[in-house]
Amino acid sequence: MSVGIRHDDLRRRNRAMVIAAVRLAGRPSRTEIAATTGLSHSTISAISSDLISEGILAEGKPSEAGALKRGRPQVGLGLNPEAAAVMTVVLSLNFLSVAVIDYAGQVISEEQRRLDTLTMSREALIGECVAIVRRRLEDPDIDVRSVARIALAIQGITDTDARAMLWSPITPQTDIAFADILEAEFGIPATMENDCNMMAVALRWRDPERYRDDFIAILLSHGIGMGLVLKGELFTGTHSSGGEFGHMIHRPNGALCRCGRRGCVEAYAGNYAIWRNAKQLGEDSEPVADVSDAQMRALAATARERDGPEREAYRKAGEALGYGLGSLFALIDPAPVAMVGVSAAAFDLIEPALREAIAQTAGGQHSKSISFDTEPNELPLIREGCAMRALTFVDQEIFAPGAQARAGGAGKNVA
Amino acid sequence: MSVGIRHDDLRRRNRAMVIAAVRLAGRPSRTEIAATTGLSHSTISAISSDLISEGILAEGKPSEAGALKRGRPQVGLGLNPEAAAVMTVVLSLNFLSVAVIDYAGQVISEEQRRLDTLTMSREALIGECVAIVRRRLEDPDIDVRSVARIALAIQGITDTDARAMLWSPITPQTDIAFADILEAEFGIPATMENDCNMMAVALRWRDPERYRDDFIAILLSHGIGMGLVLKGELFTGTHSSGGEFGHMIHRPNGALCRCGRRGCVEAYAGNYAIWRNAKQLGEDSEPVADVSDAQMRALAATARERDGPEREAYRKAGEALGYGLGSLFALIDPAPVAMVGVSAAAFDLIEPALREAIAQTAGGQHSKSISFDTEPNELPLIREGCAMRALTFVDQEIFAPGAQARAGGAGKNVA
DNA sequence: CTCTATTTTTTCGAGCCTCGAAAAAACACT
DNA sequence: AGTGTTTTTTCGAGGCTCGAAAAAATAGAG
Repeated sequence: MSVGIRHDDLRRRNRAMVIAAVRLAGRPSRTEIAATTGLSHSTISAISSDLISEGILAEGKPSEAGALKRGRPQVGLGLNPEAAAVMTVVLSLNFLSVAVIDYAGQVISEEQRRLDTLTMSREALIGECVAIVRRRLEDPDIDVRSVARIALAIQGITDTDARAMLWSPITPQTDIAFADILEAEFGIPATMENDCNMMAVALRWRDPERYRDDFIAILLSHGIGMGLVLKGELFTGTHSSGGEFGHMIHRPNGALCRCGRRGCVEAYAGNYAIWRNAKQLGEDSEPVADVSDAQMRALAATARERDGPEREAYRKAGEALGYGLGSLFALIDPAPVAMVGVSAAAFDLIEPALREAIAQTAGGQHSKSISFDTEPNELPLIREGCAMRALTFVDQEIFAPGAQARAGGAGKNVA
Repeated sequence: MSVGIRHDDLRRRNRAMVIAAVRLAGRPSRTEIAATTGLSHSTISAISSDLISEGILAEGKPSEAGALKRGRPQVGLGLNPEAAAVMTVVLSLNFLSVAVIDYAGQVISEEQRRLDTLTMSREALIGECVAIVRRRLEDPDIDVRSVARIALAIQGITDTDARAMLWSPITPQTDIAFADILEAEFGIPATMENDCNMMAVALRWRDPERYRDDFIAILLSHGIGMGLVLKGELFTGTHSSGGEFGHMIHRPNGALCRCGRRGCVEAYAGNYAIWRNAKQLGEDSEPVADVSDAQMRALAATARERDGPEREAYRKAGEALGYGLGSLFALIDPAPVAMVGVSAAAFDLIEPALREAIAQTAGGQHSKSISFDTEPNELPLIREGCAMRALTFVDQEIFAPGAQARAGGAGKNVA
């Protein structure tokens, strides 16, 4: 049973709405905010004067008023960069990357580090993460007290509550409650997010025109991941981060997948699968641990050059992705797709077979209208997504705090 | 951009919440309502006295107070049956069924009719629906003015706005805007719903313990349909009623499906597919138009009796459903499943292969814990779902009306 | 340079809504 | 009949949003 709205929730929600409007629009005037939120000018005036006096928003210089019109000029409201800061931690294969971001979204400090994630012990892995966070917090440019939130992202499966990594291809370790660990260590609230979900969040901020209410971000990397936004909300599983597109079944009893099962989409479209097929190692051969981006680019170059096993490998990848998307589209109806990751750079090799396969499916009824976009570089996207996720948390839970302890599932998963 | 909350929305939402609490609980006291909604006693008192004076709620007789306790006895609040009425229209293969239901959910008038939906013209089909609705409205027991909503359900695909049937297996006709037609004819707001979605809605009301926030209703009938509830909300596609589980791809280029494509789950698990396999007609043979329930029951009996093509047909159905569910579970995580329809009565023949298949998939990691329930009779379920859908519409949109014309997507799809 | 038209923002009182505390109501038990 | 207990209503206080009007800030006209 959902819960009633109490009188004190009103102001809280409208505060959150004003902050969200400012984050989305950049430097809107009060009048613009009133228009987008549907609230009256008086209300916006009251709320924004509160927010300004609390140091959350700041009025823009009158000089930047933009186009000069008749009448009293609008004064733009912006996020005060010093209101808070957040931290992003992205853990990917052999690579750890951290950034501190101010409240307005600008990076103010960062650090990156190569690791050997596949062979590290549990303690070493946790230790590296804690150490790199500590170093950034000790940066003299940073006011530790202003850091209000840490968002981690990792490839693999995380739990619904965004507390722990349950399983990840980048390490043999399982069930590490990174969020709890960092919270205990630094006393800063933290969440553990799935990398593809963060890609989706970032795409939504980068290009709200194209990626608005319904879209799909697919990571074409060593493994195949997906971030899905439906009806404006990030879609997550009921128990885990969900959306394991790569492990939908393409062919029952088919090629051996890294997950140990057979016939998953990933077993045809993951880097290791393309590699395996290109080298004609057979579908039962053990997936190799890692194929470098350079090797994949070389493979794609060969495939473009001549018709051979390389080209066939990409064709098979396209077929698997196409049937998988077809099945997905049967469930959710077609939506724009962003292909991200190193193999997205080879999408020209993948697309024909993909489109052919999708046209064979119920979801492909309007296959011509399904559009694909590519972005070879996933890391910046994941980082941006983490930043936005952490910042919107601050917007809503810290700067518009309310009756959290109440019953019901208040924490909607807004992308 | 989401929209702010205005002051007048407050009362409206809390009114809706109180009505919903009463519908859910049956005859709750004001104190119970205060507890479930989280609102104060004073607020509940004020709202319920409004609702009573408007004739929406009614106080129960003090006699039915139930267990006698010390202190002032609770007075139960119930829905006033005469506050309104709704109508359900269920259109299924060769069968049309209509019922009028009072505000408390009791059937007050009904009518059923055999038709030959597969051969009827568009005009005849629409005409029959309009005529049967008119007859029920002319029933002397019914006060026409009290009928506040009509909910239609049909097998097949409906549009997102619940206005039209886009495609249905029960008729060659397509794109009939039943909701608009009935609204124009009778001036009563109507919606066109997908049958499996209504099954899911009904299950939620029938057994809220089991079917709460996440579950799946699968119709095993001539075709395969699905109603899906995720995070407490009925899941619909972005453009259509969505959830075309039966047309996920089981085997690329596999058996011929009724939809004209190949390898869909339905092409292995629909009645016609089981029939085709049992009769060894070959996977490319044209799907028969209809197999009677009696024929299916006979088939199941034979399959139980001896190991032969009949048993193998059910095994193949189980395999297709299992891999399909496995792929679905990869996306949404495992959830309780209700198998509905005539082949649900043969679930004993289906289950072993289904479980074996699902165990091969990522979604089947905890396959032992995935539980299935069966309900051979889909019609009553669909009817109930329609009734609840129509009644909750009345609850929310008519008895707690508000600033509808505002921007943003107010109409959440609560199951 | 002053005045007017225009647009944005703030101010102010009115009207609701919810809440907590206290009172009233309605019964069981002694 | 009196006491204790639980439910329901009443009442004043405090907040919030809204509309209308006022104030502020500027461009353009004369």
